[in-house]
Amino acid sequence: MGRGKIEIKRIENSSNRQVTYSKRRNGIIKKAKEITVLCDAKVSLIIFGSSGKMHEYCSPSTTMSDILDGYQKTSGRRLWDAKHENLSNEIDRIKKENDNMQVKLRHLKGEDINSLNYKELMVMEEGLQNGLSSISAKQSEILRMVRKNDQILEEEHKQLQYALHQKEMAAMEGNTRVMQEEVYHQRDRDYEYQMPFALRVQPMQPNLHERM
Amino acid sequence: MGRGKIEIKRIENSSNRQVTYSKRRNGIIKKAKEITVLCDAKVSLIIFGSSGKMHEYCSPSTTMSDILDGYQKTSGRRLWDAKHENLSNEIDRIKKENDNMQVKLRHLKGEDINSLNYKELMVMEEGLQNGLSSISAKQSEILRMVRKNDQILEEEHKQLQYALHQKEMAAMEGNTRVMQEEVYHQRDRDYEYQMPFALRVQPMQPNLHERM
DNA sequence: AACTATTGATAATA
DNA sequence: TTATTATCAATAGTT
Repeated sequence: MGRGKIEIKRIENSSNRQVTYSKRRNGIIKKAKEITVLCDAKVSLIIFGSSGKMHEYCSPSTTMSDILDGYQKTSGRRLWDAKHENLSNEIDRIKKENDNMQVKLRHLKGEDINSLNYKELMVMEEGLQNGLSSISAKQSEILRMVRKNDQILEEEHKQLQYALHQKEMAAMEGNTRVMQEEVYHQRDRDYEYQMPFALRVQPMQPNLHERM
Repeated sequence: MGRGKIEIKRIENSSNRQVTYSKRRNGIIKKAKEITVLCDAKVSLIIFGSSGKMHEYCSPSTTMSDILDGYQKTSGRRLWDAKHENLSNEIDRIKKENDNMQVKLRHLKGEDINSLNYKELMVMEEGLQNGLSSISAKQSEILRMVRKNDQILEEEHKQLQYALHQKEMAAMEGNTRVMQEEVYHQRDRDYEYQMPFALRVQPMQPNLHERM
């Protein structure tokens, strides 16, 4: 079908090959469209040229996925199951890891330990002891910090009381000294409400409370 | 290209349609083969006729999977990723679970506990205490069993010694009694080697040793 | 399934 | 690349 018949073998001339590819590609796609319309066929056609460029056709009444699904069902061949297998294997692997850890966790909780031998029990006991002492140490540390903070607060409290006292004394200068003691004590109880916010005592570790 | 041109629209006559389908299908497949050879192209062609029967062609230098892989890469479209996505999600889910458990395990070992607050530390301490007491109990139980087994063995041992003694006495009947004591003592040291296997003392719990 | 008159596709050419 | 066109190939209608 052209100016002289050609043998069906690779066209060595690169540009001829490219031209022929382009023409024939269009021809095939046209034919695919035609058979789709004429005969109610469903066609999936993917062509990669030697340059790597892709062209495709898929019957408008369907999708690639549908056709490929049908292909798999009909041919029994597997198109993408290899990838599935990889993922499935990964899942299995992780699930196993998971199970092992769950068993370990249960063991550490003292559950299902009948299957363990004496040696394993010893190892676990040691681990638990270590964990326990670490945690106890941490708790002690927190307690220490709390106490220290308490001390500092108390100290500051005292200093504030003293400062307040001094100020009151100054304010009272010249006034009768009769009620002084009573006023001082009253203000002592709720001095926070009468101080500017910026001067109030703040905990050294603001989020220590959360940790309690 | 035939005895009169035809409009490209569905062929209503069913048998005509079937014949045309068959002819054109072969035509397309032939063209696909030709472009493959002539132009180094890679073609994937799947055709479903209205009867549901499938025909396919794939360039011999490659596979359907390869071409479809390329299709996905080039087109950016997803053919079977929906199925993959489920598996990937599953993997992510399990991995997260995994991570959580690893953190828990590390915490139980007393590692990375700086992020825990006092309450959490308390809960963990309680858990560890429970685990520890369970394990200690188990160890005690095993020890008890071992001791009991020991006792039983000793008991049986004594009985065997006694039985052996009696037998020797019977065998010695009529013999001089001068060496009797010495023989008895010698046999006592390695009596196992001289007894039929079936009569030897077996531990009550055969796999107790493994547990040690 | 063949046949064949025609149309359609395309190789060579520009 | 695109257009042209002489040829060949595909196939519609027929047998």
